Amino acid sequence: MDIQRPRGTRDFLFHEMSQRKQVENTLRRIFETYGYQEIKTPLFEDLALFTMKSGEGIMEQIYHFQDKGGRDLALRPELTAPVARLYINELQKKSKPIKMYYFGSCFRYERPQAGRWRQFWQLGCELIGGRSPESEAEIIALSAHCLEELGLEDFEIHIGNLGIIRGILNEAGVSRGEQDQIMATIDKGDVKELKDILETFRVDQNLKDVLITLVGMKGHREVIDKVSRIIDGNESALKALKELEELLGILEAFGFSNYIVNLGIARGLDYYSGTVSEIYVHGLGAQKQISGGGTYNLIELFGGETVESTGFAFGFDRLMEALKKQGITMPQSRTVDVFVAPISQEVKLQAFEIAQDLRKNGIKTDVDLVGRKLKRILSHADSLGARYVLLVGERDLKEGKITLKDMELGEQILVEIDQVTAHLIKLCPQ
RNA sequence: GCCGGGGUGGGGUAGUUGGUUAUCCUACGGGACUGUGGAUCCCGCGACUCGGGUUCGAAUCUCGGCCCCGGCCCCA
Repeated sequence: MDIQRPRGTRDFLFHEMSQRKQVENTLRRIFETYGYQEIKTPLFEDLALFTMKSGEGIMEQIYHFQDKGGRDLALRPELTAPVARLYINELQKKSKPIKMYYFGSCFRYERPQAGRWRQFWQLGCELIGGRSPESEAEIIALSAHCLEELGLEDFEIHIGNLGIIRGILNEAGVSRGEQDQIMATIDKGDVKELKDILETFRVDQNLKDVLITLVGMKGHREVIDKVSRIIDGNESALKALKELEELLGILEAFGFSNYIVNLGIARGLDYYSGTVSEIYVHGLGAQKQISGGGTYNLIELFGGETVESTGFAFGFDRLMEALKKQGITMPQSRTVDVFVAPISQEVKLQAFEIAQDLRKNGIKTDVDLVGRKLKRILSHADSLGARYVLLVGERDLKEGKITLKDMELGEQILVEIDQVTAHLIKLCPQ
């Protein structure tokens, strides 16, 4: 029987896991620096949680099943909806704003390719009950802070506001359904397809030109002025633009000004309302987006009281890919600092006692458990990368001593048996 | 769901105009060496992705499945 890993899943071995854990810990630390608290939601949820907001079409990509009680359940394909659900179930009456973060795996039934797996991890946060654009600015600053801390370079943070284009479309009387299709097309970034669909919906030439110009708007602060001339007279669009401008100002106060204003960012889903942001790292193939975020009204959609909420999430696997691509590695700690080697089976109990004493003092220690010859033990200790080996042998024990060997320098000294732990505590970084 | 490229011991490979016991390196287990690693030598372990077809004979040709890599679609 040859059982294979399910398609689109991965096993993580020691080195990779260590790297992932360190990146995870770094991000957690920063999230907590901003006052976010961790939550954990179930791996599976009621299927309806994911279908009610985005329609049945989403079913194609969801791992769903019926349990033995006939309930329709789904492995979560993302974490924003579960967090919104958690908020409604547990936290509606808590003092606002509420800052939550999560780290967990999600599942989508899709064709695996570079940067896309069927089980993947998201690390993100949600800020509920804050205010635009202050909350959004803080979240974007937080995400930039994370990437800077990790040492990632050449990332681009794109920021847009869906209210601008929505405002234009509303005033032109384009129906909600058509708007959603237009937004979905903008999201794809295909200008030709956008033209085609605008043609199909018979929007007038002037409006068409305005839209095409707007989605192509990309740049720094100067974009604001250009856009304001284009949408002059449209109150709701101008209001959204004003909000975007304010956001940029706040973001700069938070210490991040290397953003790219990009009105071509959209969302296929209609519960995203105002600010949206995405982070790209080039050189990752088709999946260059490592993060996505924005302001949404999911909570209302689920029947909660109206409350502003915004969030973002890193595609953790893609972030790891980006770091790897740039040659950024986290410091690798030793598997063990000390290896205790009984020279003969007669002294193995003493070896175990010594090992345990070191461990109780916080020193990463391994000890031979398989009764190998000294030569093999040293070889094994070497392959583990142990810095020190304690050779426990009858000859030394008779004098109350143990040999301490430095595997890197190749030197060794005799240490009084009751001094060994104290000696190694000094040598090994805790 | 679609298109292209792949799949030989744990890792990396040779072999693919069909033909003896599938090559080499490395890793791993043991020994040479009963108190000294990263050196050498010896021994051992271990593979043709799966199934059907063609054939006297298939790792090799052919069809299909599975899986991997890249792209399309999609991307909450």
